[in-house]
Amino acid sequence: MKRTNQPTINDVARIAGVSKKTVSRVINQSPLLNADTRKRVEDVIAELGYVPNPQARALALRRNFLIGLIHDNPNAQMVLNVQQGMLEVLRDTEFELIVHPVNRGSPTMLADIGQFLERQRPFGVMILPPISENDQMAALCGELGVRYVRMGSAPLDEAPHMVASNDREAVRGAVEHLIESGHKRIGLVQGPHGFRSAFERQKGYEEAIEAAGLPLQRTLIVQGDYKFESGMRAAEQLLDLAPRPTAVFASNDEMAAGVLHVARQRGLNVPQDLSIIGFDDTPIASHLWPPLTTVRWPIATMARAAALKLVSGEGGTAEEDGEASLFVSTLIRRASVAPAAG
Amino acid sequence: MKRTNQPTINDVARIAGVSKKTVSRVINQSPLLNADTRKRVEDVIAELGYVPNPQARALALRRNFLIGLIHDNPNAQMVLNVQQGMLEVLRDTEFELIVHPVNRGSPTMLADIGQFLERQRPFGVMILPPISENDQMAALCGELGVRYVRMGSAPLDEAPHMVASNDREAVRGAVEHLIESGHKRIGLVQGPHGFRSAFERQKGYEEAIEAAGLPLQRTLIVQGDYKFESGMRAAEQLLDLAPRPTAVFASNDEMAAGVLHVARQRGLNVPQDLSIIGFDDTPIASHLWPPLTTVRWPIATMARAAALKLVSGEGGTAEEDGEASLFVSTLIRRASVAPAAG
DNA sequence: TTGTAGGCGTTATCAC
DNA sequence: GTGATAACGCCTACAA
Repeated sequence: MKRTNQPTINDVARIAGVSKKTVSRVINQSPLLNADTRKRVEDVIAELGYVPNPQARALALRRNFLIGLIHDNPNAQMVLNVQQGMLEVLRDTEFELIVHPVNRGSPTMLADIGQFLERQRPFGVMILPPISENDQMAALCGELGVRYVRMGSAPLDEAPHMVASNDREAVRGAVEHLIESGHKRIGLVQGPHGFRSAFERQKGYEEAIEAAGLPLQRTLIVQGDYKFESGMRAAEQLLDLAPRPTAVFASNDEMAAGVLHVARQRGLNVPQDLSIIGFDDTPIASHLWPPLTTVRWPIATMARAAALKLVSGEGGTAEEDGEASLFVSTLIRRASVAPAAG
Repeated sequence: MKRTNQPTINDVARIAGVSKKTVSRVINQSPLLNADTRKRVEDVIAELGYVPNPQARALALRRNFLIGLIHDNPNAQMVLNVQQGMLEVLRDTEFELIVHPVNRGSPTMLADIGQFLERQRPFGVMILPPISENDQMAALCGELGVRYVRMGSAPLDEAPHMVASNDREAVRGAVEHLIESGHKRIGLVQGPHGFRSAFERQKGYEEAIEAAGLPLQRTLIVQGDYKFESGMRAAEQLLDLAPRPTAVFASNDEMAAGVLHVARQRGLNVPQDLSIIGFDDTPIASHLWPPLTTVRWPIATMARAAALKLVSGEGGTAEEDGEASLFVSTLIRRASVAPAAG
């Protein structure tokens, strides 16, 4: 950044023949201002192309206009949808979005985040799952006085700090859909251990099975880690079973794609021989063959709500603070589910 | 952000019994400093947990430590890979990444970007394709004194402002691979009109066809727009041809997935009846069945190089400015290509 | 090697 | 309504 001769508030004040403070008042829409004066100042501002310096504002106001997005790359589409949702809200404000991925797994993760928060002192941060499930992180934000909103698969914080989807209910609905289609042996490809989303989705599966009076068989539940390959491994295991499950619910689309992949390799027809449901409704779901029945959760909507919570009240578009914090997911029915044979 | 009693440089100075300037020197690693004094100040800093305020620094230095990322959502995976690559470089610096998606199509796009640049005055910006192809944008950065690096499918700016892949060559290689496999009727699903990447990839296709002495048939070239559905439409058109093409090169993976999708619908076997090659090596490519042969370009590497160019010299890790600016893509051979039948 | 004075561009205080 | 004056936290002169 060179020495660009950007005009300052002083230039405006001098040329308009008023004091800095008056210009400041114009910028900040102070109501007690002579209309003439305001007009004059506004003209000068337009003429000079003056733009207030955010750094200086931040310094004087002892606060800045940065919203952080902290995540651990849960999946590209999700991160981007979140960014998009948040930016839709931020666009009309003076806030900017600064992204800060971290490395779950790293033992210094919490310290890293602490450093980030202390350095930048963002006005607020949005935390994506799975690290949003870490209560210490939330506590850290609290201590440092940084607003935060967590995104998760269940309400795990107070409403002002949370946007949650109800994964359990959504999965129950999905599995019920399979049951209604006549399936009795339904496999579950679980998400990784320790993830709240994985836990909730498993609970949803179990609730549906039990509510239908079907036996809950441990062999039908296989551990995955949300990655494609783990879906393949799980499928190997499930399809080796005798009798074979006639349907599989995978806790996310990637793993569902893995299941589909293996079914194909084995010469099975989907959905005739095996019905599959995924979760997330990532683009891959609709691009697979057959298109995947899956659960769509309203990520962008949740992100917008989160951004609104973060900037609401002081500083942002003074929106209702009572933004919804629980969002419902919907089952997207495509071609990967068929009635159970026999 | 509440009134947190974060210690300032003054607190440190007072407690350490030195002047602000001395503390400042410690922070900025000034060499001319008594070791004792330095030690004493450092101790106080550690004790207080003092962290310099970036806003104040930015103000005093008349520059900030923000790197912008401007894009128009070309595709989620790519944007995220870029973010990751850039952040790897930025992590060890005092720079932060601030993302700024824009809306190509919007008539006010250029104005929007101008506003963003004038408000934030980022130290530098990275511009992703396709908007990186817009020369006016680059000019705008130049005028405003904002460093910039463009990412593109061909060198369309001077080295310090460019990280480019050589799409033409990469595609030529891919199509040659098809030709070597015995294919003579090879379809092309083009990218959208006006995109440099689309143009380069088409040229690569044409060069390979011509170099092999094959006829360049206009009916084998179908327009797409980089989206899945357009790949499907293109496939419909290509597969209606008589005789049918035995192979298709699609200018990106999403369209290739669309082609695969339609081939399936028509009961064609891939790759026996139809070979397909895509471009990008997005996750979808390896998750499809059969896994897609495609061209991988080193996005993260390019992003790292770009970030290095942006922060190099003044302010950043004083790296060589002579970072590479042309990167080679490689053909990833998977299962969607087979020798031509007959 | 260290300190003093002044400025970066903005806002808050408190007079007029 | 408006304008001096003093912050905000840091850095660059220039002295000492």
